[in-house]
Amino acid sequence: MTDLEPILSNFQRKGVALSESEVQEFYKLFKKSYIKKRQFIVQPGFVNKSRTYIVKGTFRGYVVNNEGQEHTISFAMDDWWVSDFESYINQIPATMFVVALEDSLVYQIDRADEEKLNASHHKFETYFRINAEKGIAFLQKRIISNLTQTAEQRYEDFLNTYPQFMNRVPQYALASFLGMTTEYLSRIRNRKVRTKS
Amino acid sequence: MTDLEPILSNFQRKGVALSESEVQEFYKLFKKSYIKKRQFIVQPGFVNKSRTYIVKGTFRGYVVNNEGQEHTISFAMDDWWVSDFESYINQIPATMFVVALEDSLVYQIDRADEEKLNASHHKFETYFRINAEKGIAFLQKRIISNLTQTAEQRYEDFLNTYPQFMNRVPQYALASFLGMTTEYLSRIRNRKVRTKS
DNA sequence: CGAAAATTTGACATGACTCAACTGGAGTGG
DNA sequence: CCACTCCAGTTGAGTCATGTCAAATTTTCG
Repeated sequence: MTDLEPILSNFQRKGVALSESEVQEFYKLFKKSYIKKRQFIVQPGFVNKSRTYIVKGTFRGYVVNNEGQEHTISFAMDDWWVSDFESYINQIPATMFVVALEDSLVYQIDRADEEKLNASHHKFETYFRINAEKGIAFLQKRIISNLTQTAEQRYEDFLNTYPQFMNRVPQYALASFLGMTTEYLSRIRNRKVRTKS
Repeated sequence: MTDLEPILSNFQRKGVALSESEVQEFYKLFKKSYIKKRQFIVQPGFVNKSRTYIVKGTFRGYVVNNEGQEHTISFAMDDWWVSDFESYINQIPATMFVVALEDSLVYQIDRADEEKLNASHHKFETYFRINAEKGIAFLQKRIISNLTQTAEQRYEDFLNTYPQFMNRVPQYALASFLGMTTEYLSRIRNRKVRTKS
């Protein structure tokens, strides 16, 4: 039961308070699961069947292009949802990898079960609507940042906005998340250190 | 009544068929409006009060950074929704401009009315949930494209994916949408022409 | 038709990338 | 628990994609 606390309070923070019977419903459909570090929960070519809520842990979503370069599309940790959303929502083969960066505890629900839940319980649909809308606002911000800022500014921004990530994600992953090479990020960081002292 | 056809069929395509009484509800809350070319429907500093469905027309959303450079965040035309979603969803001041690129016909609903509709009519909430989810899949794709492709590839992609936009949006707006300067886009286009002949 | 805006072109500058070599630390196996 | 590997991170040198600035040209629209 304790494990559920975080996700229920996540519902509440989005203005959706579940009744006792709804919590029961939740239990039936969401499955608890432990994911080991380096384990993949999504791989290209396979449909991303379930939506994943992270109780505790860190994940990285990325694509690999024809030249073999990796590009980080998303990071996610405690209290976030993670998926290849294009694959999950449309139930088409994924283009992303999603991998655990540390041992993690998650809850997962299948798309089909989620649809059932949405249809039968208005509150769940409200939650997922709000969740998706917040997601859009979030992605819109990221696109603006990518279009308007230099590599260095994007790094600074990330530093200020997500300090909690800095020690939990490898630098090469962060570099490709910010749209630059590992080498270049390394230079930016050193430039800063030298300037400061 | 005829004007509503497009939006109702948009609902249907997302798997949401409205009953007669729901259509009535729709009428009460969505307001029809004509927007003149160059007219703004969203401006920085003001809350983006309403969600806008485009029956016929073209819009451009963009931000202006400190150096005065414009960056196009979104294009939208017939049968799309357009807003500064961060502002609309969270009801905070906008950072974007949204302007009509041609005389347009739209339907608009206020955030408060939309919330009422969602609470009272499950079907509307389903529609907006699906809509938001599709939006996320769409934005995720755009982020991947921005991170993994060169300026030229992004242009080619746009050309193939949205040929209908090519003659309806100015080139400087397209350039900034694709994350490059007008001059560079111009060179790409010319390179192509010369290579072909 | 004329002014203003959009697009093109040229010359030059630079942010960011590539490639290759080096360093250091974490993980692994004997 | 040491030795070895391997991978992440750093650094240097050279290059390239894309940006800047300014002027010329074309298009749009009052």
